[in-house]
Amino acid sequence: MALIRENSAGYLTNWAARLFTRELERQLAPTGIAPAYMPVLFALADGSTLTQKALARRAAVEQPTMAATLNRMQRDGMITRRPDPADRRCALVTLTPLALGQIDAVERVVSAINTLALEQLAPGEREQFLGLLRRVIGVLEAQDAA
Amino acid sequence: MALIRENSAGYLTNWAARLFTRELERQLAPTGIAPAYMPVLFALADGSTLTQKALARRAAVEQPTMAATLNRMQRDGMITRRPDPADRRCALVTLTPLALGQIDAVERVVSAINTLALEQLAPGEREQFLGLLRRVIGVLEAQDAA
DNA sequence: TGTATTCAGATAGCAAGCTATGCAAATGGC
DNA sequence: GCCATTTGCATAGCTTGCTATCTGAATACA
Repeated sequence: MALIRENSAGYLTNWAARLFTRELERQLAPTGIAPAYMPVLFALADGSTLTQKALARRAAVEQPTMAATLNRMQRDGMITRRPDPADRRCALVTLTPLALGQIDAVERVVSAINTLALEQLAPGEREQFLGLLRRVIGVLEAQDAA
Repeated sequence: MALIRENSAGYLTNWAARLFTRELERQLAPTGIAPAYMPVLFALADGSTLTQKALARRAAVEQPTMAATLNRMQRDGMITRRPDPADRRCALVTLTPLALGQIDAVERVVSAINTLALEQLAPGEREQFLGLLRRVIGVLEAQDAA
């Protein structure tokens, strides 16, 4: 149990992620942006247009997950979908002015939370933490692909 | 975007947690134990009995989340609930022999995944990673409580 | 050209987290 | 002893992840 809670990389990572998400939801509330909207928001922040498939790949979620996220974003007035004239299977997704107007606020929130989370670490430790996370992710991604 | 994906502690932590969970689900499949069952399993592994409230506290989830988890565990034959004679509000939760019989296998899976995830880190880095995670968690828990 | 395959998206259904709310049992103050 | 508060649990309803499966459009090949 102490083994699990305190010494398990998986347990600690999962708990940290839940705490990050809670704080993110709290701070994003006034913007109308949900955590799952963020990858879409940043992918289309330059006013560009992508298909659902491309957005799913960038967000590293499965296609039905992205479809549901886009449905909620459309409901909330954050995106528009229009049919691709060149390929009638595709829907082209674009941010609305409402969503574009929240980008700065969202970036400030993300930055504030990351700063808060790392505030007890020395500057070198912050880079170290991110580096270790990237290496752990690398191993798990390789396993996931296999 | 590169800022978000590569340099955001929140993004990286969340992505790592999702990868951990995917691998855990995959490896736990033959045991019939879902990831959310694990805190309950370990809390009651010694054959003891706890209330739903106590289990929720240990797992650090809200009461309705634990209620739903216990419902699924009951459906899967992993726990029994019996009324507390001393306090008719409480249900006393105990693991079934079926669940008790999976504990060793679950511990092996947890251990294997943690070992895999950290296999590219030097022994000192592994301790460092867990320590940094604990410190980040500490800050976020304090913020969450506030 | 026509059929087989691949590809994009939709939909159904489940897991596991959350908040809000209701109810019945226990407790505490008067 | 009675009423108000607290406490434990259930339930409704939401988000966000997943897999499995269907459909219709595009493509490839024979």
